[in-house]
Amino acid sequence: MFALVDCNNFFVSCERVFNPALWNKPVIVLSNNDGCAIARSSEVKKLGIGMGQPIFQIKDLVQKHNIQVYSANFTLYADLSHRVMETLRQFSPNIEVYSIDEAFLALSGISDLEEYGKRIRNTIWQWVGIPVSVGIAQTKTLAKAANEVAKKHPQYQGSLVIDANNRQQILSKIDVGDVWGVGRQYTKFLNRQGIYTAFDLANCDLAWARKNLSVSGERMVRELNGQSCISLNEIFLPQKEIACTRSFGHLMTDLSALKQAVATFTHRAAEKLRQQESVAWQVAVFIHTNRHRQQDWQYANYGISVLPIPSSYTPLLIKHAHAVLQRIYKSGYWYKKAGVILRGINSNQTVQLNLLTKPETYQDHKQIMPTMDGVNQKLGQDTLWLASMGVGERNWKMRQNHRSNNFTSKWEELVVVK
DNA sequence: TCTGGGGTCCTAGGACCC
DNA sequence: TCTGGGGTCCTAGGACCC
Repeated sequence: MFALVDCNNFFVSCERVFNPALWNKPVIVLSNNDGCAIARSSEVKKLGIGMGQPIFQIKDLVQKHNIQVYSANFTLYADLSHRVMETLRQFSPNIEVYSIDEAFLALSGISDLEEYGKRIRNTIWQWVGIPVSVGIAQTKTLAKAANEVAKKHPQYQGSLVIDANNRQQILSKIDVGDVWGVGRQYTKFLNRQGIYTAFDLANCDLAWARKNLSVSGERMVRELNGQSCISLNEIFLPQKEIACTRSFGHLMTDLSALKQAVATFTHRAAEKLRQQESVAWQVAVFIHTNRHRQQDWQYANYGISVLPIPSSYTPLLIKHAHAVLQRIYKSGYWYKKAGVILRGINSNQTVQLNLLTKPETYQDHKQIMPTMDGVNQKLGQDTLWLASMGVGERNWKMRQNHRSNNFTSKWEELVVVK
């Protein structure tokens, strides 16, 4: 048996934990650069504001309904996510943290699953202050489906178990597009074939699903019928790709400013790389202009640089990133966004050395970076940084005009009770 | 004025090997 | 008329997820 626990409007709920005045009020959390709505309270959803909707398009609604708007505060959200996950471990030793706001739990030997789901929900609410929905079923896909229904229909009070008795009835209520693994394109295709609900999909021919929706399609059909094909992934798997990409607060045209941004993104990505004890072979860089500004000349490009030996040494990675940038940069354009992606990631325990590179060089790298990471971890992000990231005003920095306090990570920003 | 960021998996096709 | 058979690795593009 699997349970899927999913936090409701997670980012909004996080803001509410430290600002209870926001309960029952319409609240929106914005994407980086204060661009789009990426989390909406139920009050906001009712107003018809969509996921990812640009905020400038809904200015009037925001004013009219006095919607509270926040910049994304990922430090806070990550911290609360951790609290939720730790609490969930009380309910099963086998847990897969699926995303910042979701986890799968393997359940066995529970006699009353209905009651167990409610208990999970109540405990998270009481201990962390975040409302969650719980779906329980024989497979992950069904647990997802149960969660979906539990969240949408108040009569289930946030928790639902799918079993052989109610499977058909529940699946018939779910749009096929809401099934885990069915996205925009597949929905269009399936609708054309006369398949509209999760139950329709469950009744598809396996070979047909395999042919038209690839192996993931066949798995979906099997899972919807109660045959578990996707197992619980409990162990930590290092990422195969690490990216840091940002839109700029202001359009930029200068190569030197872009170089600072790219150095900064490389630095962030390299920190993550070292954190998972990996090294990377390739540094990819892209830049592009603002596609929404049709009156501007448009340009976009990307390039890759391959390292002689895989590394996690920031200065070396920056050197390669800059070389790529130099190659793809064209003057005279207004750039809106840039990004750095590290690829070809391997464990730092099994580095393939290069015949032509002295091993000592590599040793140096091994010592400097952990020292820097250690200092930054202890004394705050960017206590130590590289000069190539820029020392003066960083005018490319993203906008973040409505951020809440770092209630859980900065002494100066703790909640004031009185 | 203004439109996010970060991932994974699968498949087809090309290059190459013997 | 008629040109083999069996593999691997890599990449790009498309689908999906949150």
